[in-house]
Amino acid sequence: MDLNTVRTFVAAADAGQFQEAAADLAVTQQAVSKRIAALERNLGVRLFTRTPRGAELTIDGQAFLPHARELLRVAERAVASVRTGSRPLRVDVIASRSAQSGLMRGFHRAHPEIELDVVMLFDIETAVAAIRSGAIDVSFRAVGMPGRPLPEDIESVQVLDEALQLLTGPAHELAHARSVTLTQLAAHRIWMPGIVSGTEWAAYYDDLVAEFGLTIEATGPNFGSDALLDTIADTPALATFMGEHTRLVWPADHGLRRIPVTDPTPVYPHSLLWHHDNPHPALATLRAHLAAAAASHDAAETWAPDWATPRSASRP
Amino acid sequence: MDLNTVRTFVAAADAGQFQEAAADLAVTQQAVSKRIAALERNLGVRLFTRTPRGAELTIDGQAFLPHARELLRVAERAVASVRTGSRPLRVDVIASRSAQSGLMRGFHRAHPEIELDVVMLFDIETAVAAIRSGAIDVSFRAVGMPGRPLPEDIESVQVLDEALQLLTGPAHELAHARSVTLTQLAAHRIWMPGIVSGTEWAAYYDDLVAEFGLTIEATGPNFGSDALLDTIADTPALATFMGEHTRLVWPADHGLRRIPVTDPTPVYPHSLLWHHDNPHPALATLRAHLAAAAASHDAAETWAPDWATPRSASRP
DNA sequence: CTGTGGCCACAACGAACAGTTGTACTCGTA
DNA sequence: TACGAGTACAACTGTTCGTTGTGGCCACAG
Repeated sequence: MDLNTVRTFVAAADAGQFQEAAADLAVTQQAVSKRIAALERNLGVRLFTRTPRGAELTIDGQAFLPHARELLRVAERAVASVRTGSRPLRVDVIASRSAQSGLMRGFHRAHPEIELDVVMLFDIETAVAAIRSGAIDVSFRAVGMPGRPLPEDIESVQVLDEALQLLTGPAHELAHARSVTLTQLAAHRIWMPGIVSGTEWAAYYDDLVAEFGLTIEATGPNFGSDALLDTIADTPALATFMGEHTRLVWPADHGLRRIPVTDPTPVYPHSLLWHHDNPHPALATLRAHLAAAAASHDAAETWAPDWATPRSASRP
Repeated sequence: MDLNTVRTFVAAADAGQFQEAAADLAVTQQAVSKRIAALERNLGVRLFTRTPRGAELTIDGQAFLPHARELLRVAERAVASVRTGSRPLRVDVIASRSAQSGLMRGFHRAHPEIELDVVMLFDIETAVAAIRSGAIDVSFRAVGMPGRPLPEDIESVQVLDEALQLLTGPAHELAHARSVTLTQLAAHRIWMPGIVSGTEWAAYYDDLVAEFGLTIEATGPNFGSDALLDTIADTPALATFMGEHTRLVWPADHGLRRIPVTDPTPVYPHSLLWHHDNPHPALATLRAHLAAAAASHDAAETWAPDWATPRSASRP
């Protein structure tokens, strides 16, 4: 099916005749007739009843018409999503189920008229480059990684401290613990495949490991979130970290358990990054929304890397 | 833009390489390469970065991908809307802003997973023929019109009595009346262009006119609801009838006034019609929903044609 | 350093498609 | 009965699309 054909159908339906639709589309009446005939052949139903003074929609045509209009609307938005200048706000998040996605969902609920496109870049370096080149408008990242100061033209504001939880299967030794301390975790295997050194998230976990003597295994390729959860659920000796706001999509939860970590609670710091010259009108709205939504976390007994927090982190 | 091209883009994005996408689509790798290149040329952006072991999405490609998927979903639904067998429930209503549309909106809110297609047929005769031929599943109509008994295979149930109101412009003599009686209205001009004799709605107003000695002018062609409202708003001597649940779409309401009609209140009877053999699974759901939503109108001092009401109508 | 495998792009060719012009048909109307 | 308005069919043509064949690039192994 061709969108030009759909456009022709809508034009003919609006005009009530092929001739006028042809004039609107700057083609001949015969071309419209052939396009409609081809569409009818493809769909297997008659869309118009031809009359001596025009063409009017059949019942099938009436039913098809709103879908055709919707198709053109969606196509319009699709093209707009890659149009330079006045395109939707383009947001980089770490993962589709991360807390950042939750923030964006909240923003979308508050401002449904603002068009958004969400992408997932590799790390903060890629994100900063994309922001500076204009490829994206904003990014949620942990900033302050040692040796990687933000360029002058990038602004940032911390928007969310997300507590990490331990995720275990039902047979794990800690499966029924109400909470666990970071020190206790030193005795357990933590598995986080897919960590790539040099990224800001790797730096976060490097600091966490160094500070509390944890064992984090990053072995094995990352087969995706599903495979990870599958293994965690089936392996009693393995556990992993997961943000408190991360949404698990898992059939009947598979017996997975989330266990709060305390004394201190490790928190992953999410900051919003943007170019100080970015003129996108939705950017100001997003910043205002996040500023209003933030400021609700108690900083008692939490841990984050030194480089990640403007305020001094509490230590055990 | 061609949907085949979009499908190719999605396949390539999912596969991560053109070769595998080509195999999935049963074309050659070169064809995929050309399609993607054409799409990129049309959009004016690069969608993939070609690497020696595949192709991965650019940021623009990542932003475009969900729109492409949505496009395919909508196209799928569009095709399904005219597919014989297991297509969306097809509903005939009198007008897009009528109370019937309100009922269907309520049904859609209660059952958002049920696909609906709304069409507007000419009169009950057309609707019954469409129901019997299977072209539509259900229709909202006033049944019982003299000389037009429902065929044996059509079932119906009354679902809504909609009170009629008088619609006037701000300069109309009755513009500030809190209500008006049917008897009073005999002295005023009621204008309802587009009434076609032989239809069930014409029969309704014929009976109303005959019973209360009203003057309803049906002169002039029907230029649509907007033109009607425009004229009503600007002409002090004209008024028209409008269902209490009819939604007016009018910039700042233009000073239009709705005045309740009493002693008695004329009500337009909406019945649901369907073929007793119709196997569509959504039909039973709709009937149950309407049965639950109905049964909330007080029959005190209302009027409807004899033929339209099973129970005897109250008379002045 | 070189051979090899995997993958993408370019070129040339043939088939299919889409659009144009010209013409015939139908129906309502003067 | 002729005419006007509108659509469908036929023949022709230019373009597009997909195929085969080929070359280039990069990673990896020997």
